[in-house]
Amino acid sequence: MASDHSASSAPGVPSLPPQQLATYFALMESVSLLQHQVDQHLRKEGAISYVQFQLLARLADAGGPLTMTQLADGVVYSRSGLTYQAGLLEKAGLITRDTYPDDERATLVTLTDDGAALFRRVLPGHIDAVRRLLFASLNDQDVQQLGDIMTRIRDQMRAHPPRSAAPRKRRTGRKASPPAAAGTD
Amino acid sequence: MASDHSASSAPGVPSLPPQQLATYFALMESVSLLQHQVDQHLRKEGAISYVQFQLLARLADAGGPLTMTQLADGVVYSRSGLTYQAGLLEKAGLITRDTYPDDERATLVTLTDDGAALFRRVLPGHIDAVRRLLFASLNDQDVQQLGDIMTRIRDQMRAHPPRSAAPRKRRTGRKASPPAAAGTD
DNA sequence: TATTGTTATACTCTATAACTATA
DNA sequence: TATAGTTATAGAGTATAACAATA
Repeated sequence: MASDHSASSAPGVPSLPPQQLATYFALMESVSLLQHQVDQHLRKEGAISYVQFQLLARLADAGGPLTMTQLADGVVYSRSGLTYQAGLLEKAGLITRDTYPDDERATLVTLTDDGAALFRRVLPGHIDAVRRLLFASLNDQDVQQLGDIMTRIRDQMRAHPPRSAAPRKRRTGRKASPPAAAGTD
Repeated sequence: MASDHSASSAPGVPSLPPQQLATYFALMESVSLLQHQVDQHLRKEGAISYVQFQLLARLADAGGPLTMTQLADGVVYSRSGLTYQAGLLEKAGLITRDTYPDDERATLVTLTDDGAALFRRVLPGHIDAVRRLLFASLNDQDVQQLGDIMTRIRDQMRAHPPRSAAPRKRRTGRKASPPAAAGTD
């Protein structure tokens, strides 16, 4: 991307300072590569996509059933998309779906033993890939700084839905708590 | 994702230190959101996808024609995928494809005036979104640090093709030079 | 023989809109 | 009426393998 290096070569044509531009590119390319490789690994090792892995991970992390809406948050951008993925996971025997007694509109998604087993099986390789690709060249301070910065960016984005955000999703009320904070509690 | 917070809760189950895990999540979620919103903007404003925008941007930045292979680098992960996207762009009149005289196996892709115009048209909004979403909460030092870190990560990944990397792409010989370095030269 | 690119094909994924059912 | 979720459907994107042509 680019041709927008000159701080203001043309009138009215906004640009980014070179430093920001380079940062933007490095960020997008890195994550694109990481996503792609991690996805490849998961498909090969577990016959699941990255999205599906994220859903299993959410369930594993929650330590219990979640409603569809809770499950969707941040992973999928449309309701039907989640229904589709959940359908695949259910067909594969990795989750079950049942009506939530307390609110019969809701669907309670539960990780099956097979689902949990699959998650445990692919996790080491996943972790390993992330460690090799993402963290291999960083020291503790780098990780700290990167985490701090990306957390700020994420919060900025969550708080900054574009002019016309998605219809209506995300209702469960995320506390914007760092995912790593929770235990298997 | 998770249930892998405990540094070593189970034997043989690798994990990541909480700090790394949180950083990983923040990074992936942020970029996912950014990609999604930027893609939305481009489709609305210019009826092109983010991938297509990246291809136009590469051509605009190059300041002249590129071969398919040069164009692909880093943006697309399969040859046929690029042919597909190039077909769309050509059909839309944004690029042309011709045989490269010096090597008749190659296809030379040229940005048309319409393509250049479209790129210029959507660029401001794109830049604006990146500025708002990505950089709004960062000061110069943050940008510097983030750029430094992500550049290292990108280089790490480029140098670290997974066990079984893609067949054979990427031949043009990237010098791993920061994208922002080049001008419209 | 290796490389560049295209085609055919099959599949995955996403999103919109219409719909059902419960609150 | 608003919310939770599903379904139908249609389109966009991706990847593999087979292919043609040039180096």
